[in-house]
Amino acid sequence: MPVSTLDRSVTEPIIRRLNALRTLSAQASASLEHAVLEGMQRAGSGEDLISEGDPVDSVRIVLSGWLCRYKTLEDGRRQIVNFIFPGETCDAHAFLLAVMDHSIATLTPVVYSEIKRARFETLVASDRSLAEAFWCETLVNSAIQREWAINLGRRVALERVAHLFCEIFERLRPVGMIDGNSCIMPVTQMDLADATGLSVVHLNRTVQELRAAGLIVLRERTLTINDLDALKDAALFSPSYLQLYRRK
Amino acid sequence: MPVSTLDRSVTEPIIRRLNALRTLSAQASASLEHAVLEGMQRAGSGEDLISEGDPVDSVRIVLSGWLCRYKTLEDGRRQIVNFIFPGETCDAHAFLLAVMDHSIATLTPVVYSEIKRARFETLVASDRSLAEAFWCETLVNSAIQREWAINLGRRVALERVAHLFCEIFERLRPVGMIDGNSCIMPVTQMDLADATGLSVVHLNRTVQELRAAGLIVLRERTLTINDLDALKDAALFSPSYLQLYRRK
DNA sequence: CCTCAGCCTTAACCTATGGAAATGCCGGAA
DNA sequence: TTCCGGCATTTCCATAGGTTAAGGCTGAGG
Repeated sequence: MPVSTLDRSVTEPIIRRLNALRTLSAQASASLEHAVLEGMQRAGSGEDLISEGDPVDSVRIVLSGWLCRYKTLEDGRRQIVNFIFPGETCDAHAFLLAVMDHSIATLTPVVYSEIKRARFETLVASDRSLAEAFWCETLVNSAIQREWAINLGRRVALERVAHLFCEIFERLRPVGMIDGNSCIMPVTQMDLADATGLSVVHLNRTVQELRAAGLIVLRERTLTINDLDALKDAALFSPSYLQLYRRK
Repeated sequence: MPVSTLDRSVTEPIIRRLNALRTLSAQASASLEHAVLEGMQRAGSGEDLISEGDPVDSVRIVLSGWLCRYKTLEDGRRQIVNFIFPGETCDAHAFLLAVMDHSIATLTPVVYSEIKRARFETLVASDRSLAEAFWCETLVNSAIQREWAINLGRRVALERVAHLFCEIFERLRPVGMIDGNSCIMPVTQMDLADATGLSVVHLNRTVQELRAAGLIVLRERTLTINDLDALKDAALFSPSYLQLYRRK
């Protein structure tokens, strides 16, 4: 089956994402595309793709939709520890460890590709820049995780929520998912609360405050950032941890 | 220069640590030891080994002493995002990204080995289990980072501090740095506060509370855990994220 | 059309945690 | 010995954020 134009557009996010980390040869892109198209899957909103404690034996690459990594405490408290956007990889290399230390859930309907471990290892063994790009993905994820630590530990609610909005915006940009100064925000305030370590009530209060300050508009599942620079200032946001600009 | 008995004891933590992640052949251990002994360095307490924004071109392996990864906000707020213990690696693979997204500082005098990128890449290219062990190190670090997110976002002060103590204890165990139910705790309460996202005052209050509950003794830079199971319960601590037990 | 569930919003109240400042302890330097 | 700086501790007060509960909106299903 030849890779059609339609297929191209399906795999565009992952190609764009990895290319932002390492320049991929046409050859590498083609074999990646091929592997991705083989394993296409769909999931509805609110499903767990994989749960804490599960063994891992494949890699999932997100083509459309939003997901989150989360952990829970025995009594039900939940913390979203990261989001996963189109073009990102759910668990690259996670098979090197025994079992998942966290769960991954869909926040919207999702299209993804599941690539078995052996297939994935063959794929990355065939091209060094591809292998490095996937590793960079993993490393950038670590860096994001660290930024979340300071977000949760040291920023106050307003800064924290503003920071999350800035980060989402800047992570969606390179995969072409923003539209002017707007992007979709398909998650509930409960999800945002769990991502920022706040209660829903206080998350709501904080969103009101950002609205009142004229920094954002958030309605009908769309986030509009009126003044990105002002929001970044309010958030003490500095995007270098996202590694949007590649090392020469 | 032959590897003497003394050298053996110096490199023991890193060998033990990596062996806990992947079984290393005698050959692999030997070449690792060799590389480590070539690059021995010392640093005093309170020094930055590398700072946010610095380019990375080597790997540092800690042989003795404690370090931390931290990030700061413009106004000086600081968050320790992880500790680094003997046997752990400061920045394995960090050279794949452009620059450091965080800083690494010593909390005590430290002995470490600095291995240049090219040397490191040759080393890991020579043995698959060695390469995998270093990658696992990085992945376990990510997992710890995620646990810290839920710690900071969803645990209350008492649970948070108890959790940190449990984690430190369980991370020191595999490298042989605990003594019965005690381990050294060479950091200030300010450091513990910055690691748990609390103010120093409240960190102190919380430590008092743990003492009053008879769970711990903390004095003269030594932590004694009277009842580890009780402390784990109080912390909602479950060690699986540390990947202490290897996949078959 | 009505009902119901999910989500957002607001209000009232309360407490966990932060902030500032003073005290005390201890070990090292002079 | 004395002084000093770093650290732990305590007290007092302020407040950010949690909890509980209720009301309203909207869209899907019957």
